[in-house]
Amino acid sequence: MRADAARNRALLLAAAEAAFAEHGLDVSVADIAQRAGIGKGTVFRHFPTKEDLLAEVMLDRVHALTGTGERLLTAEDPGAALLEFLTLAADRQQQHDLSVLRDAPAVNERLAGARIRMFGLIDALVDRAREAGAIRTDVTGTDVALLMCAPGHVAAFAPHGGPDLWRRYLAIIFDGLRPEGARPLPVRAPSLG
Amino acid sequence: MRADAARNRALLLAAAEAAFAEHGLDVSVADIAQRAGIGKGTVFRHFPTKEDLLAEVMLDRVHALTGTGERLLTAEDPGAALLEFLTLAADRQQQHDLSVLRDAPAVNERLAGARIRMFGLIDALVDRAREAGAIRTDVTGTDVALLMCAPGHVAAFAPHGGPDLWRRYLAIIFDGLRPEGARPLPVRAPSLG
Amino acid sequence: MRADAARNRALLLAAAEAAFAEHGLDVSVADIAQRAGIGKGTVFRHFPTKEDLLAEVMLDRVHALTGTGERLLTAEDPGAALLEFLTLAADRQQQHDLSVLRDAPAVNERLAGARIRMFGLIDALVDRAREAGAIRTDVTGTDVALLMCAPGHVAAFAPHGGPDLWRRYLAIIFDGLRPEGARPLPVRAPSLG
Amino acid sequence: MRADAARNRALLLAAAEAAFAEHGLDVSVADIAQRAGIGKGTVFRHFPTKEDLLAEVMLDRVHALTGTGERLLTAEDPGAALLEFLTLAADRQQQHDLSVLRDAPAVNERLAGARIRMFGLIDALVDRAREAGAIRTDVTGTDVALLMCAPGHVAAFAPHGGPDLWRRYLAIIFDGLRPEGARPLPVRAPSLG
DNA sequence: TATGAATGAGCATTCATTCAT
DNA sequence: TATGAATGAATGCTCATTCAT
Repeated sequence: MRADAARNRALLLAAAEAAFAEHGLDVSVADIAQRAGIGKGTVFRHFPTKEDLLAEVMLDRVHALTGTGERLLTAEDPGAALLEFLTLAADRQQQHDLSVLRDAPAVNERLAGARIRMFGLIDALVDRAREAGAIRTDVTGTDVALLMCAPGHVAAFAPHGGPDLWRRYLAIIFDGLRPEGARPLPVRAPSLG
Repeated sequence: MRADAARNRALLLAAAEAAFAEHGLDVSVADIAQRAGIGKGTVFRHFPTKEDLLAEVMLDRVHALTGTGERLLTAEDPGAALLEFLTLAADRQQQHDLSVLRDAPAVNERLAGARIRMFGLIDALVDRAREAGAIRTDVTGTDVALLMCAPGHVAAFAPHGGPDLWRRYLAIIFDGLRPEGARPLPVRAPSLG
Repeated sequence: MRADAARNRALLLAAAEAAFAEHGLDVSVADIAQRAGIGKGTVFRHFPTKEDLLAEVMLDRVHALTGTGERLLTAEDPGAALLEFLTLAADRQQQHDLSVLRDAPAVNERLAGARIRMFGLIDALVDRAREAGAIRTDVTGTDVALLMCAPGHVAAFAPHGGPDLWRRYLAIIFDGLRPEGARPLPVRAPSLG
Repeated sequence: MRADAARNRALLLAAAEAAFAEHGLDVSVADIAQRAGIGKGTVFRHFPTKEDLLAEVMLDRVHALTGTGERLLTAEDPGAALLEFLTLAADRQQQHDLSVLRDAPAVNERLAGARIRMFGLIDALVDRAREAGAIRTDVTGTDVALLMCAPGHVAAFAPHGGPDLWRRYLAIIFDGLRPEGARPLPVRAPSLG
């Protein structure tokens, strides 16, 4: 890839990430292009559809998170490792949520694969934490995968919240996973098929 | 208001609530009008903009929730009362989230007022629960108001989740509020000004 | 239909007919709308896609032609009747050709039906003419249906041709159908499946 | 011109001819370039606009046809020679029509020149045939030049027609030129100015 | 010189909103 | 008053053409 094309691609992805984060999926491609300082047509040269651009943005997030998270599999304290992973996740996700992942399989094979890999990682982290007695026994990896975005989402509701507010809600939610005094959860855990 | 106008208004609000719930904010006014069995122009006669229509739908939800919730202020068990309120909230909210409320002041004075009233109620319920030792001491009403939508939002992520899945995540989050073994929360609680 | 809507629809169809005739299928909907003196959105209110608009234009042509042509089925002189039909066809078609009809079935059920009816008419006219000895025996209705547009198309080639030039080429082509001195045609006649 | 440039030019023209024939004038330059196995920029190095590329393709066709046709000027049977020329023309033109020639003067001086030369040839062939009594007296070279594309065009209408169907319509049209029993043509013959 | 990256005008289509009936 | 016709700005996307590498 030519140097200038690579530069434009990077500018584009950065602009897209910021734009999706600020305005959600409804930002126009034209806006993203302008933010990136490139022409509209250039966006489509790099990504054939807007959806593909979004998928790439998500893919980058998911890859980075999974890569970092996999190192936590060998951490000494499984409970702390899980919390660390959720902290990383919420930090990255602070800007915009992962809800696109729900429809990942329909969007893009690579994104679907990245999702599977990340969910596998989460399952492993949760299993280790459960076996170590750090979290309640009736919580599954899928539960945690679903809860993962909640801190950022909750914090986004607060109009005057600082950029670290999500830490507060992650603490509450993670406390909800602790085993002491936990009563059995209602409703069966979902699968992520 | 003439009888038929009132009837149309009711049809319209019901249709809008259902439509927003099913398809999010992107439903077209034309779809809503068709669902309601009225003309598109009639929608704009009742509400000058689509946003105003949405505000009214939210207003109804908030009013109903607040009305029911206020009866819980005199319940015997303040902890159970708070849980009951959150259950009511998540149940109603199961269909579509309250994120519009974040921008309520900019949208509509009445909606802003309803929000203030609901947040006052939540503050009171939380205060009672805290004083009764049912929840951790460092949680505020604002925290709970922000967390209120999380169960529905988290459950909406699960592609194969049943309609009651939110109960599972409400249980986890509510357990995160219990006082036993809770460590102090990081980051200051936000204000909702 | 409201009076103003009907007026706009008529303006639109007239503008579309003229525009398609002058510039082929590549005229933009915006151009057609401007020609008609209506807004772009109005075009799509009347016809959901550009293709549907084109189909309607064609449908009008085909209906008018078939309606007029069916009266010729009872004319005294079958050869003259066929020539008269081809004259009508070329006259109408002078402006733009019927090639859309080739793909009619894929476009629109009504258009497909109109095509079938017109081809039935042509078959009947040709059969009568053949039985009367007015045209060569090895020419089919399908041949004539295909040849029908040729005079207009040929005349359109001449940059300085007058508006009646097609008559000259219709005369030549019709003379090619006469039985006297005709040698058997090569290649089997096609079907119009 | 360097050898590789000449090779690219040849590849490009062959690809363009095939592409225009298959998909009409709407093929994109990118498609043509890919077919030719060269870069898009190279196309524009050889031909400043897409129209110029098309003109060159046409020029080749016209040159080849004229070159072959000029040998027919000395054939023994002038009527058979004209038919042979029209057969050659339709065969070449089977793939895509010569309608671009109508606007040749505006497009390209060389193309305009080629057209003049070809029309001169046609005039000569027609004159010989007329003098030999092989065709009706009131048909001009211009008439034949205009009719030349009709067989291919008519055959292209038939969705299920074989690749030789044009022969059938050439036979009919050529029969329309025969002198026996011909009635005088209406409308003056056009000039091709 | 050849390449393909970049560009932006142009296209069909949607939709909130206005307005004539 | 209720309707739905009309409107045009905005959107995702294509493509001939230009230009940096």
